[in-house]
Amino acid sequence: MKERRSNADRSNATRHALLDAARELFLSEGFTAVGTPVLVKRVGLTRGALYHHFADKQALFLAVVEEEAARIAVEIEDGSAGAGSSLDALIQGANAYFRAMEIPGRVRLMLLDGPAVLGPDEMRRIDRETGGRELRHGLAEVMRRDGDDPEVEMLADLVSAMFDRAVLARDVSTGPGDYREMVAAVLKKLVREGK
Amino acid sequence: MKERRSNADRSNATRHALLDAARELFLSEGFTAVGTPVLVKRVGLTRGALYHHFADKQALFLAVVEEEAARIAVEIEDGSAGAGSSLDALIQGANAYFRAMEIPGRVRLMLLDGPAVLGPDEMRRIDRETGGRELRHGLAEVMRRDGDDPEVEMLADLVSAMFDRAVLARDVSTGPGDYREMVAAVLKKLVREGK
DNA sequence: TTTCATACATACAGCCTGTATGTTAATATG
DNA sequence: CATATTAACATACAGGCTGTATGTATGAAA
Repeated sequence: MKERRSNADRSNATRHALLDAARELFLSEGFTAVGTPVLVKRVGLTRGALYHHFADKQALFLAVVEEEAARIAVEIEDGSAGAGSSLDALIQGANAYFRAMEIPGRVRLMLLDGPAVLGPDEMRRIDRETGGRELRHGLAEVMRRDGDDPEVEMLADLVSAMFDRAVLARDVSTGPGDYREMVAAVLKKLVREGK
Repeated sequence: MKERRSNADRSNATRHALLDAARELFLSEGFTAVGTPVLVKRVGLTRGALYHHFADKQALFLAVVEEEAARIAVEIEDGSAGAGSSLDALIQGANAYFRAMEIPGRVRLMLLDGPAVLGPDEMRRIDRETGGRELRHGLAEVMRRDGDDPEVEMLADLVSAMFDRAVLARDVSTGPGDYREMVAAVLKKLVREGK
């Protein structure tokens, strides 16, 4: 019997199928290592379908990274929700971020391939709209400053860089001990006073 | 008339010619964008020569990155030499690093392509042997701690992450104002007390 | 019902990487 | 000094991948 589906349904279905397969492969093998032939074969489609839905391989990758960033942001939000003080919310959010980045392949996807393939300004844009927002607001609250204060924004950026480096260091585990305590200590020192 | 050179001389000459061309191209176009055919054509050789001297494209890239890291380390050393206090040396070293990263293409080479292509552990190794050493020692001196203290090492790593993010932010200039002052302020806060 | 657009498949052209093989000149050996 | 061997490169080959152009069938629209 033949399936009879609307065009919109078909599009959405294959789009998501492609995205799911792409996510899985990019996570497990990295951007350059996964070729479009194997990608589409996994879904049972052809490269024609892929290039009909996405401009090129990079556009597909961008969609995957954006989706992953959104997931991570949700995990941070969930992890920091219901904290006592605003400083606690910050620390718990940081820990949630560390946990989120334990998902295999996420470090490479978000911190290595992403910046190299999409460029730092695109990654910054994505971060600002997802996980970075949490950090910025949390920091602003602790410091009793406005969230749009450029100084707060810069500080949030620098702090997020430390988070990422800590995550990276643990991922390869070739450095010294536990970065999380050190990050927490640094964080406390930084927000101790308003300026 | 025929040139008559020793094998060792020939090897060294072509090796450096390849490295120079690779450096120039990787700096101006990035790792993936430069193909080996155009690379060798620029030197007047063939791909055979390249693959005789380097295992693969990645090995050539590694050599370029290591060389560049060494250059940057020298520039930092020169920039921080002859500083008054040890804190001044730290600040001047940071400024020297910022200046060093103004060379076009260096940001992409060292902070984007490098980590993505060589991996974070390899980049960490290179950094430890070059620029990172300066920072670690400078930090240890300011804090009156031992340079091999793992806590100092971790802190140096985190601080270097902030430097890199600041450099990246300025490179794309899509963020808020001047990160250098913010980095300096953060640095002063961090080293204020021993622990 | 006919016309048009959408969703996909097929086929093609170009490029790149890594390897295998050939050639010439330098070096080692007897 | 003659010869054997190795090093330095060039040439040629075998995949593999990306992006585009073209073809086809099905849903939507007129």
